[in-house]
Amino acid sequence: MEKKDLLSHNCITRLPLYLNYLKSLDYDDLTLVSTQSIATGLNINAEVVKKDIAAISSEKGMPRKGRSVVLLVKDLEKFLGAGCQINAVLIGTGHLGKALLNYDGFSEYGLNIIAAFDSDPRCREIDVCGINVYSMSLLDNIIKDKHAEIGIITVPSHAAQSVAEKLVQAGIKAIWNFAPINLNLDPSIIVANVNMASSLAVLSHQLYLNNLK
Amino acid sequence: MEKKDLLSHNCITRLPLYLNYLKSLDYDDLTLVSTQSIATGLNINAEVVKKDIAAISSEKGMPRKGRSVVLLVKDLEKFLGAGCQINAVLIGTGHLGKALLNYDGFSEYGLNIIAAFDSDPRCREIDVCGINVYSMSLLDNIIKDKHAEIGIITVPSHAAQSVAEKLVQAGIKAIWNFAPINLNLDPSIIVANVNMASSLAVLSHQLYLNNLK
DNA sequence: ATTTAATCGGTATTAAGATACCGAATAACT
DNA sequence: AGTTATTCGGTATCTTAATACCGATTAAAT
Repeated sequence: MEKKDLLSHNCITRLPLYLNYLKSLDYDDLTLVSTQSIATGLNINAEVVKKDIAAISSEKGMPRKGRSVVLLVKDLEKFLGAGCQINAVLIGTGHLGKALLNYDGFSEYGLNIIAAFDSDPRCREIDVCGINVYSMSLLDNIIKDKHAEIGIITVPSHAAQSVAEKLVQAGIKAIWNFAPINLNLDPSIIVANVNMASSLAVLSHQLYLNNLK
Repeated sequence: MEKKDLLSHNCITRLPLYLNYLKSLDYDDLTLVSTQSIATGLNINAEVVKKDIAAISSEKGMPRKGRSVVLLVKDLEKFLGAGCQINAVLIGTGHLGKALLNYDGFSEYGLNIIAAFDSDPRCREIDVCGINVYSMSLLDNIIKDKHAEIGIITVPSHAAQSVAEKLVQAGIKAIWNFAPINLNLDPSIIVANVNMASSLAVLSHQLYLNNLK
């Protein structure tokens, strides 16, 4: 039975914002929150928030009161995978790769980077934040041994496709791709792209337009 | 005269992919490329590529031949702001901030990080990649002196709003926000958000759904 | 107890982007 | 020279997400 993406891509994108906002509140077991207040607090359209929260909330909101913050946080965390820990490996220990290894915020979402890899032997000396950097030849073994499910690609774009294929062969189920290319893989593999250049492009294009007028 | 975003957000997001792909080709002044071949090369829907390229291309494509790669690269670079250099400042020299300072790929898009700032005095010892890290008290002066137009926010989310406001007061026109919150600023300020957590959320949610069936 | 105000959940409308289609143009082939 | 194949550019359709609307519900106020 095909359990389709119940939630739209954009909706899932907003969920971390809600979670982050709720956690920033000073709340206890009894604190309630309305979708309206979330919307104003986050500066997002109220209707959107209402829809999103309704989609992921296990409890029904109480008119004139709202929802329990504690329960809502739990629901959000469940959808964002904070419940179960997922093991990940990272390929490419350049600046971006190192930044991600150092970043401690991912554990909040259940992401556990258990090993890093780099083709350059010089990079293997490092032990970033307690995470070992291994040779690419060990990729397959370590992924299978540690049951890693996510591969994080932070290699240059020309190497990304071949790295992705190696990851898939080793049994990786999902890829978080930071290289500015579209990976060509079996549709069953889940791919999420983060393209800094794309984001920057939007910015400078807008700036360019504004400077025109 | 309001020169509206002629190009859709999604379209602008794809432009860097095209540029990156074209540059990866081994081409000279005479090399031609068709939108079809770009589409297959990048694994993107051909119709989408056709529309995007038609929107930004200054020349008309020749049936059965395609377009000059050189000219297409020029057009793309123009839209992505590679032509004019824009000065930027970065606030928050944590791991992510450092990664961005070290990243050399931005100059390709005309982005020039001319200074970094951090509220923590310990961070100011560093001189990352030739970029000085200053005290926040110097923010206003340096932005005005160097005519910085873009502010890059890589501080924790609780500090992001106040930093953004300081940037706006100093005359910053656009903000590249890496903190996982929606900034509440004057609509005239251009804001582009990069939210790693959101991207990760999509991934782990999909993975979660797949593990169900 | 009644009224009031605010919230929820569902439905309807609108806007936008992705996709498909079709005629025109032209280089390559016979 | 005529035919064929391929690509372009414009139009039309379809799908999806954002937005607006409306009735139902219920806590708080009178």
